[in-house]
Amino acid sequence: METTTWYVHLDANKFYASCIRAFMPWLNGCPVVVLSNNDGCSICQTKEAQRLGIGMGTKLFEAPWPQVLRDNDVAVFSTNFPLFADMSIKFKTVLKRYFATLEDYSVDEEFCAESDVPCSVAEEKARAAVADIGRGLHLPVSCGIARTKTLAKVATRFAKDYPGYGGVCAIVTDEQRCKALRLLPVGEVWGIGRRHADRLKKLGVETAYDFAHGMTPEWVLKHMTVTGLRTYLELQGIPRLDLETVPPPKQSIMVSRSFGRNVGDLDALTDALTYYVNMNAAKLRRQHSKAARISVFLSTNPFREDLEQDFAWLDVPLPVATSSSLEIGEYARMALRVVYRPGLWYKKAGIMTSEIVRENAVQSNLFDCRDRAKEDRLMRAWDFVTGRYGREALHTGRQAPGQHDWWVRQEKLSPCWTTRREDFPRCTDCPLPSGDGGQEIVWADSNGYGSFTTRRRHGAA
DNA sequence: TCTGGGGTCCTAGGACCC
DNA sequence: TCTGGGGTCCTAGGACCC
Repeated sequence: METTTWYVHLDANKFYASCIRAFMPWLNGCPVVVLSNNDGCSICQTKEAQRLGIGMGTKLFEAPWPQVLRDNDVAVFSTNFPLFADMSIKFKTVLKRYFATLEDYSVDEEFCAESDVPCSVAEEKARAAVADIGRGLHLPVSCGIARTKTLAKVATRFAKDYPGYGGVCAIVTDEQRCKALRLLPVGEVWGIGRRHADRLKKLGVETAYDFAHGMTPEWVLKHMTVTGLRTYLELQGIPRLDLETVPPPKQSIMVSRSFGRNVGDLDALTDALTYYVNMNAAKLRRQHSKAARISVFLSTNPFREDLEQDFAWLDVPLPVATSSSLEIGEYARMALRVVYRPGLWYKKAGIMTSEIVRENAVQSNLFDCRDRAKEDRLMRAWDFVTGRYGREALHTGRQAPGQHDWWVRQEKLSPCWTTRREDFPRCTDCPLPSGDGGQEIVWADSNGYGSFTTRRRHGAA
């Protein structure tokens, strides 16, 4: 028998909005929108919201949108990353019960692989996993199965668009592959962005099929480099992308945010930058690495043409690679004092760490007189305390606890239902009005977001 | 008032070295 | 007179992803 690896791609539908709906089921069927940082624009919108014309990046504070939101009772939420990240972990934990080989592709997507089995076996597992996630987490998931990762992503598109598939679509035969590619606009292929799509369209290439079967490999290599060629072959059913089961360590880590207001004073900028440094260094330690270079940047609001503009970036090579929040903070604040210009209104700051090495492969420096072992121990203690009591539990002397008035604007924040004790849904047992032998369970949350009822039979888990 | 925040890979071309 | 040539490193820019 021919041996094949079946690539299984799972994608949570409208992930951020679905995380909210999981805890507010009365929003199912209603338009829901999740905003970017600072509540600036839409980054996730349900089908109902899309039908009103809201898309990725729509600036909802501009006309006509405020009126549209009001007229249609659109539920609008700020980003809530603690909630989304935690739901992502739960989603992936369930998948691990079904698939042995997984690749964590993104917050809401996973690739899995099943080798040397008929496609029907992979499909059966996928259907069970999708049903399990729907039941347990109330997250809608779509799944595509094919011989290459790129084709599996194509299949997922069809699983999403056509309810007839019941959430799982497999591309098994060559006939199915060609049919799917003929229906798919070339710009929607994974790996073909807008630039290449525009260029291809000018050459008369409209669909994924036109691309995979109408172009020569030489042309693709010349104009779209080897990455384009990989996509081209994958669409033909020739696997060129493996599952990355072990995520490669990051080569650079960036933490940056826009402020909720314009910031002009150095103290507030120092406070913000120190906060970002602490997040950045914690990410380094989490992947057991250290960085030998940091970069600090500071920028004004480019949309405020009436104000003087500045975009400053400063690289600082470090004497010894480090993951210490304290040491990185010292250099970052030095850099900040260099790039800072009094009198300007800043809108965004950030810190990037790069030249990242494994923490046990650090090149030492003859003139280094820092007690690095002690600092490493201090950081381990720091991580333990903040891991247990939250990021706000510890501060360095440079920070002003609880006074982050530069913090991103999040006026429509949903509760952290799964990660903050005060926000846990409350569960109250009470008898059902009609005697069907069950219990009514009332969920509510501390922010007064309302409550809903669900029924559960006696004795059920 | 509000305009996201991360990342990766590839290539061309210049600098530099022997 | 012949005005090298091969190799590597670095950077900027472009393209892509979620």
